Amino acid sequence: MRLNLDKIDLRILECLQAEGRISNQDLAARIALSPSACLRRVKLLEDAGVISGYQCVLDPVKLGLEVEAVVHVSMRHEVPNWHETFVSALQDWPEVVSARIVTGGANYMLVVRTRDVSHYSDFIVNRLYRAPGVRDIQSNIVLGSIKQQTSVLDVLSVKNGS
Amino acid sequence: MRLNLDKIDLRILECLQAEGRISNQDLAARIALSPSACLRRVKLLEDAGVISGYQCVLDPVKLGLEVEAVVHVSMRHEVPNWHETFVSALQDWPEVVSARIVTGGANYMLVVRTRDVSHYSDFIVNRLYRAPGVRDIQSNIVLGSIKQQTSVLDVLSVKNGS
DNA sequence: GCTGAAAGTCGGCACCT
DNA sequence: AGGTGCCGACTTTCAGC
Repeated sequence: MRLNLDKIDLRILECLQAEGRISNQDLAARIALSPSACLRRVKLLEDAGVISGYQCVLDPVKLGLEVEAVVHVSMRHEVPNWHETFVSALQDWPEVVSARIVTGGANYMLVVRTRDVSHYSDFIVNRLYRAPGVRDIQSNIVLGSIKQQTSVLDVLSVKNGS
Repeated sequence: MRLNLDKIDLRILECLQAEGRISNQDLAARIALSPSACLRRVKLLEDAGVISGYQCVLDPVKLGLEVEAVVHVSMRHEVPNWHETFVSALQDWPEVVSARIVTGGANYMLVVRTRDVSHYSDFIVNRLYRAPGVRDIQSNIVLGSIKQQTSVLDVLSVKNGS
């Protein structure tokens, strides 16, 4: 179910990416449309699932979560149900912000958030390494952020005639 | 500037993470507070930078961005200004969703989003590998997503007496 | 598919507890 | 700190174009 998005839709999405709580009236004014027409388009985008939700963006450091790390995990494939077991373990660990299955040497790539280094160490040593089926871990602490694209829309305009 | 967040603040943040466009009235009702007291707390959280903004969540696949990849990049450190040059190159590539400086073998970890595999290949071969100072690339395509934590708050409740 | 008007609802503020 | 009440602004629906 991929919809045909015109330029007005893309401008709506751009605005809502930058200002998720903008009023429908302001949004309509910014894209030069009447409030009701604008609202109808937004609802269509929501119903189509293009917009899957809205959320506030939180500052992890201000919340006391100062350590971010990227962890690649390799599994011992002789352990039965290694995948299912690990997936369900991940759900119980709030430190794991995101988990992906990846190609290459490792099976999984995790992004982990902790309060400090000792919290991170505790997570790696006492929980991740002790999880059933885990063979090896490659742990990379994030020293700094260079780029964090707020919108995923920019790439659409490259070599794209829509 | 780290503020003391009480349980009411955390419940406000939880609600706004899940429903970024909830009305202040509904939010106040959900956390059992009057609308004005609730709004005052939200404004304080915004002013303190705990809430850094609001945005809609888009579905990359519905937008035609089907390929996600994790790329580790190592640099040739003998090239002058290798860091500054690479950082500014990254800003011009919309395919790069996020870029981090990491410890370990590689210098950078990138998350890349492209329309399809040929678009990804074009990015890696024609742009990333040709960037000045790039020595080696470890490219891992994402096969699936196991976990994507919408809220960063869960980890606060672990071993945390606030 | 967009516009415009009408009715219900909300956000923001002053003021009080 | 939290609650109440008010007014201007907003959202949302339903006509008509």
